[in-house]
Amino acid sequence: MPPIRRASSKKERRQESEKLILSAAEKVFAEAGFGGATMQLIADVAGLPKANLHYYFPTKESLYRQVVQNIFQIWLQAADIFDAADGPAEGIGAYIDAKMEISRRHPEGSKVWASEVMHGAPVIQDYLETTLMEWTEGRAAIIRRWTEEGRMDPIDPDHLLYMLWATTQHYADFGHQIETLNGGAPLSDTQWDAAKASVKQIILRGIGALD
Amino acid sequence: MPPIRRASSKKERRQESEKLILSAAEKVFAEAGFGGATMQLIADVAGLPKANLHYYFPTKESLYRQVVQNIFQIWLQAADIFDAADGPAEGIGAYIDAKMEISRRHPEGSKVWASEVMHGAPVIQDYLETTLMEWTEGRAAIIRRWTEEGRMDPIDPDHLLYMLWATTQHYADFGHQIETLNGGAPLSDTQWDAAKASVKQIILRGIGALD
DNA sequence: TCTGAATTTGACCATACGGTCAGGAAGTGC
DNA sequence: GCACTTCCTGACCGTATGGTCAAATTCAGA
Repeated sequence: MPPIRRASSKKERRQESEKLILSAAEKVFAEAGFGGATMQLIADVAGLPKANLHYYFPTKESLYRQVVQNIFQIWLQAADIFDAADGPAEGIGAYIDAKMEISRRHPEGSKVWASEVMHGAPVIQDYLETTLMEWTEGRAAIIRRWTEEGRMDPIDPDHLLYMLWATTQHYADFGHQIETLNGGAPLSDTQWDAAKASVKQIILRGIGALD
Repeated sequence: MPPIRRASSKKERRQESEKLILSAAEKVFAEAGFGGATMQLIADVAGLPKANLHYYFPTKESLYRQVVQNIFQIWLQAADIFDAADGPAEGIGAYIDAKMEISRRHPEGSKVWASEVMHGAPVIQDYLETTLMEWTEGRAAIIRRWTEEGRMDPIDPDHLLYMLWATTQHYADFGHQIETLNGGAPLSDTQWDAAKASVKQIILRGIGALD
């Protein structure tokens, strides 16, 4: 009988290794893009020999695919807030807060996603066509209902969603530009709050959900 | 004495060759990123031998730098409309129209710029710190003046500018995603007009410039 | 303790990349 | 026609990359 508490089981160590590699890969893919990233650099960041990466992830592409899928999952979770809301001010406001927080905490992931889509989504095209499309249609229906109920102005739901994505992800994808324009310093807590407030104010007022 | 009209002078042909290479490079860099792009592929797209590229542009980086600089110039030109305007509704509205049109006509350029900034702006960091910073401060001053004159709500000018950039460039950078969500078809003329109208409506109403 | 599976890793390989170069072609000015 | 510069390009080079592999190590289960 094995001890009830071991330092770490074999399965746990496998998960830890995969997590370590995925974390390093996310960082390197975000900084260099898929083409610019090298397995050697990912291995160095993870502190493992390169051959070990290929034991857990047979190819560079399979590793990359896993990174992108993880990001997509985090993204989808932010939708729960949207759905549970009572009206546009609450739902869209909370969605903006959630997505801004993701941009702040997972900027690398957002960059990898952006890079993938910009290059024509060679790896996750199927996700765009299935999961993302269904998600978008579901949210568009909610927005349309809010409009019909007179709780916000008539706005094309698709373009509103694009605007929400664009604005919130901009703080991750173009974080370096924002940081440079901020005098070289990352946004402070106060500045992040101001960013969230500005985005929410403009959009919520812009769709007539604050009256 | 040379003929007054030749088919093409040597200097003209040099400019044409450079333009041809830059155009091909913009496309390939946008599709594959800096790391993923190869001089061979750029040469194939341009229909020239690879060695010829190195005659006009000594290194891959010098070619890339020129591509990014060209995009930046197009960007800056859109600012003229902003400056000449009488008030926020006219100025910001025209700026949105101009930037949306750039996203539509030069999506590759926008993608290259986005990719460059996302990867930490290794090549055009000096532009961010000088030209872009001055541009931003100048435009922020205008916005601040409009606010003081009571022609729009008090909004942090920086975050408003980020929102303008994010929203308009999203239609270029994430054009593939939008196209996929649009059923696989590029936005029609009508849909582009709707996009412009939606963006302008939300932002201009959101900053209180439509009352 | 023994056995077999899972894991780790240094050494290695074929390929593809950015860049070079010499030599030829084409055009220009006199 | 001649000399000179600019332009063009096939062949080549050193390097770095993604990926392989066989030998070594670790570990779980009996």
